[in-house]
Amino acid sequence: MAQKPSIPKGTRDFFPAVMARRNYLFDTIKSVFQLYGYQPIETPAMENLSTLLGKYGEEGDKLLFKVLNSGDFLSNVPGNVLVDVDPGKVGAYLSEKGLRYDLTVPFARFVVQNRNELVFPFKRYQVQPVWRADRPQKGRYREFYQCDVDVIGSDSLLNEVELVQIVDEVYRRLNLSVTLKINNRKILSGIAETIGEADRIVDITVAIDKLEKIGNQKVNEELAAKGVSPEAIDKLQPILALNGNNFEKLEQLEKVIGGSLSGRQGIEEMHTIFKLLGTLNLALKVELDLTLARGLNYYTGAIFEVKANDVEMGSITGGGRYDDLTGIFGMPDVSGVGISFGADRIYDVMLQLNLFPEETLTASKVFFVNFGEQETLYLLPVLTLLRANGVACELYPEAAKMNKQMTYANRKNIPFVVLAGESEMASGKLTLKNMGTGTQSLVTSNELLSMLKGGA
RNA sequence: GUGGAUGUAGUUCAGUCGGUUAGAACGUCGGAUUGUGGUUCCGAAGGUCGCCGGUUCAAGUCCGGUCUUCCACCCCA
Repeated sequence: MAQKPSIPKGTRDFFPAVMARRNYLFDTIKSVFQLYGYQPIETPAMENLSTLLGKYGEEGDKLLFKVLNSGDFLSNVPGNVLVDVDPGKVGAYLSEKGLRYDLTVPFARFVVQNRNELVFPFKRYQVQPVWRADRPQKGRYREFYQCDVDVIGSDSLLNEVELVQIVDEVYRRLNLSVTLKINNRKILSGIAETIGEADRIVDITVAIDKLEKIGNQKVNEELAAKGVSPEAIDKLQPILALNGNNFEKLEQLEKVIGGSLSGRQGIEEMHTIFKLLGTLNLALKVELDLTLARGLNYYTGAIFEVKANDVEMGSITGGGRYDDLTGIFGMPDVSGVGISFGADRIYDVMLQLNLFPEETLTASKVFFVNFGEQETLYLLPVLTLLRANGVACELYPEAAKMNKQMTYANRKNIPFVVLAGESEMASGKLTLKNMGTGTQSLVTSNELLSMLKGGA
């Protein structure tokens, strides 16, 4: 018996109508990337696990999809490991490849591996799927597309500013109202140093990231539970209560963490970025948000996150500066910065807000009814003529009943139908029917072409 | 990984207290209409009730397990 077909959890099939919108999204994003001089690359779906492991933090490692070794995958496993099976240990012998978790780490690998052929600063974009073994839910898939833009080999904050411009341009073109939140890892380090908990930076950032969600009180409780001293939590309070515009926040911050070197650096960087952004007339709101932490381990400077203003959805774009991601692969002192647009979430948001333009889902512009062999011979040159002039058209492959053929044209939203049987052949003409209005007219093939070519 | 919901025709859903032959709408297919779709009318096909097991004279209905989808947490695009 045939089994019911299905696809893996968290993955999806895309229908033509959905693809029309997805492609609109991808094309919009790519065209902005190109406008700023970024060039496309692609990397493999699979990377060696050694490339991926340890780059995303403990949580990220758990979410990696691993690919079972081909052939006799047990042959590498030492006997003693198999006797006393520990899933964590056996895995290392069974699998040496994994599906990519993001596009940034493979990009760093790509840069190191191909450094001699690249021109630096190297500006690339990359639109490909990534996979995470997360539990699916709203706005969360196990296979989804990221649209990354990165520039590597330049420390200049002009790059950060350019990325913000790109974010602004993309969302302006998509007609989506968003807020860009921006923070800096150096400021977060400065905070941790100032309150004397320098080595607890991860716990602290994770906790304050939740400030908006669970409130000041609960954050303090969580910090205490993680072992942060009461004095340190006390020192943290003025920072959590910052207010005013971005420059005012920086000023207040300076007073609190100015004693820390990295704190000062972070504040200075942000000051420069905000100053440059101030000259650019952006449509989106940019706000300094100290609660923005971002779990990815490799960020070292500015970090970004974009949220839609009118829809409840996780971040739809995120990124930041990474000073030493290539260092892990043996190429130190090359700094990069990039952001990633989450296409699937943007799609969900736009669909909910009805922001996709009336799609031109039309596969063909003209449909030719098939009446039989003689008629087909009569029509094929007409189809060729139309196609040579860029008019998409199709002939039904069988001489099926009219009803069936017309229904087909109707369901596919084809705007024009050509009927040509005995009488049309006798007169050397074609009957053209407008499916919207229902009107018909008798035309020559050249008349047909000029009518359709003009976009009628 | 933790917690909560969910699953009946292609789709969206009914299905009473456990009771004999599981229904509707939409869709599909055929006909009314042998060269005219989208409207209308008539008719038909379509179900291992997610899967496995248990309780019972009897299970779509109750119980356990498992998988799927959805939601929240964690984390993230």
